[in-house]
Amino acid sequence: MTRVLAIFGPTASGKTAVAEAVARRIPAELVSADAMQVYRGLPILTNQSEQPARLVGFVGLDETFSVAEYQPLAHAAVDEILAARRTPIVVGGTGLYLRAALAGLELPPPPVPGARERFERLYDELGPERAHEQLTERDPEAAAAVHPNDRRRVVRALELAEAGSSLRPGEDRLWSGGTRHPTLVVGLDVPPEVLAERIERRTREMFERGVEEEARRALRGPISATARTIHGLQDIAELPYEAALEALVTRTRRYAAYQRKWMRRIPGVVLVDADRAAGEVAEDVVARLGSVASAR
RNA sequence: GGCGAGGUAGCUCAGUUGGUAGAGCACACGGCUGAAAACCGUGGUGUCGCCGGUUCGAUCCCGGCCCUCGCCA
Repeated sequence: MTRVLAIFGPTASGKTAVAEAVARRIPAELVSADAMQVYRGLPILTNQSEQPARLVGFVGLDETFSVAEYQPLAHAAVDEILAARRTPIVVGGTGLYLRAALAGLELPPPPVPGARERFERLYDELGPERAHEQLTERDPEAAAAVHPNDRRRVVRALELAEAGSSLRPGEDRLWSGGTRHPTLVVGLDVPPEVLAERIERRTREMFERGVEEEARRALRGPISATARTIHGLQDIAELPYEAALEALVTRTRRYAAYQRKWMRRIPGVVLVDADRAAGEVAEDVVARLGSVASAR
């Protein structure tokens, strides 16, 4: 029997609304799979809902965060909700986090203190080509999978090689389709043009609701390397109103296109037409949950 | 109306002392296993404002016209 429901979709596809509508129809609880909603302090910019969801807004903006920290928290949340005889609804737009929550990635060990800085310096001194050659000597398989210009991955691979591990996982759980529990993965499908309209409208609303003030307040404090990448934060700091709005719309549209592609690649995803009211989509999803359940 | 600057990719602009053009951003496609709203790779998508002249050849030189911006009237 299906025990977990996952809802994925591009920004503005209505993930949250659908998940909340489903939760009104069956005993359920939401677990966020969103790399930016984990942060506290930017609820408008990161589209946080008023309704409760786990793993939202619990990390300070000055803290770094990653899938490796997210994964055990997500597993614990899902298992707790199951133990309470409810359906965990894993909702979010970060594909990597979704797979981490559902499947559990086999993640190599964290960098030992100081190693990252040391290899970053090495990379910068040697240059991409020679740094990559070093990696080829130490871990040919990892080197083959990483482009010399990809500083981040070359450095990470060097770290792991030194620690006796490898960037290449023993088992591919990102695309292989396994899940920890029987799961229905729904992908909310909305035509690109409709999405573009919704994104524009939603972004305008953000500004009306005061994102600028929110972002400025946040920027007064320290921002970690991971939180710094939240879309719009820099734009709002550097650009006047209209330009910032336009930049954020463009960024979000591009991101949504990327998510749409991700969605179609998720193992076992069932695409659902989401170009209609959230309640209708929720009915559809609940029906599919039931039919999947009875089919097993 | 006069003077000046300019019209080149979707946008901002570079360039060719005459051999039909290239950067950033945008866009498209692909990769990704402890930064994933991140990071990386590949791709130029074009009446070089319009009409004529010179030339083997004009986006470039010459003439005219149109448009935009600035200053002066």
